[in-house]
Amino acid sequence: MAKTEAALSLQEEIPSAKRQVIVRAATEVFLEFGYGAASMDTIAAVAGVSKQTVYSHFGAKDALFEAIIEDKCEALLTPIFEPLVPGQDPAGALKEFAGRFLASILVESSSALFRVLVAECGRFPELAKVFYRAGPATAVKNLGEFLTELHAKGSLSVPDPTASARQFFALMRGDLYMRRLLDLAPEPSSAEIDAVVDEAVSAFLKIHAAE
Amino acid sequence: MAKTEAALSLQEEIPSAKRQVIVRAATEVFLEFGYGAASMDTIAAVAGVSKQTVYSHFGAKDALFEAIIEDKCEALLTPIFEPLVPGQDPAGALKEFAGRFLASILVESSSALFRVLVAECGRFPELAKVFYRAGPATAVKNLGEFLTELHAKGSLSVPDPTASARQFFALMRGDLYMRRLLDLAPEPSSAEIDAVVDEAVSAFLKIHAAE
DNA sequence: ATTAGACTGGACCGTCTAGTCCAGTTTAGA
DNA sequence: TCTAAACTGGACTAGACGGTCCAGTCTAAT
Repeated sequence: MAKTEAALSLQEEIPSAKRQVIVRAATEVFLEFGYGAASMDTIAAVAGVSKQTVYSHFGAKDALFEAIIEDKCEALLTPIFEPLVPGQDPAGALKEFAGRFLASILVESSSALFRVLVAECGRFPELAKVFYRAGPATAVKNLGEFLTELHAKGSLSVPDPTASARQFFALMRGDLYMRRLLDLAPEPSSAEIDAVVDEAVSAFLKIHAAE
Repeated sequence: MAKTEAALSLQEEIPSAKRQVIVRAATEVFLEFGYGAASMDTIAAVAGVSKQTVYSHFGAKDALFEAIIEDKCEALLTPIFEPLVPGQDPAGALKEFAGRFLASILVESSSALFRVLVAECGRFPELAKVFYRAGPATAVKNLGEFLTELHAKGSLSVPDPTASARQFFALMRGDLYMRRLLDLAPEPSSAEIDAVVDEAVSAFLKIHAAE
């Protein structure tokens, strides 16, 4: 009885097992083939579910796509934004942050997500906005706040924290990032990531050294 | 007679009027809709040409796509690489170079090209390589040579010119670039470009100031 | 045992697309 | 004027895809 009530009241809130299976399969297929080349038959087959079940959970292809992209944005971008440990020295904290950020965005599932978003931003402009707000915009905001503190403490000179946060991210999106975007480079090792991080942080510190 | 011989010997080299019309139309359609959503009927219609003519010039859809993408890569990336005027001071030359570069890549046709390449790099890995070599790699090489000179002259400290060239381009691909990629921002005005250029060059000079 | 809702699996429809075919027309050189 | 090549326009094939439909099965609560 309690179960029934819960199921009724929460309605769509409880993701049925099937629904989760479909979401996982759709994510995999959409990220691999892109929106156009992914077929609903393939998704149903990969999910091991009948096509009708897919259509009764999500009404149409675009709805399913939007659902899984929004999911994926959240899942991929959340781990970056755990608050920076405040006790560290500026260089250490920046490296910590940069390392987490780069590892997250250079991973295949993340690159694939971004490729699909770039490909479909004409057809799904809302998704691009969702991604931008959840990703780059939030990252800039968080780092900006941290830079504000550093500036106040006098450990760095950061008169425009937002602009400098953007600059910091730009420094990290270098050649490796570009090659990942075009699928010309495999997922980097943590040593490769560390090298990029070190260079970016060292450059950033030179730009913003306290007088 | 001379004409005939030329036409025979050069064969495909002389782009017939029709061929150019088809290339232009295909470029427009592919860049607007992407590979999958662009139909050969649409391309023929936009070119004002029969479908058969399209197929007798380019045998298949993928061949046409490859042809126009390679064309576009060359056309868009060439103007950036006119040699830097050597007489200028470092800051002036860098700004000149950066301005040309940013204006080129932020223009709609260039962003559209990049979006399509990112979208299709799975299906056409060769195209991604062509683009990378013609674009980022060449740009880095050219700027790297210039930085080598500056380092030799002692006007800047650039011990690793290639890495620093990559860093310079990364500094320019900031928030504006990201928003252009996702089609969240319109083509920037030259004032907006100048602002980005100034910030990037000023940061670069701080990083590489001669001791 | 009954019943309701989720699910299956496969047939089915309409539409769209790449690519072919062909009969007739235009173009331009000999 | 003759001829060969380029071009037209539209019909056509064959297959894929989004989406619907439906007869029947499974599960679990009453």
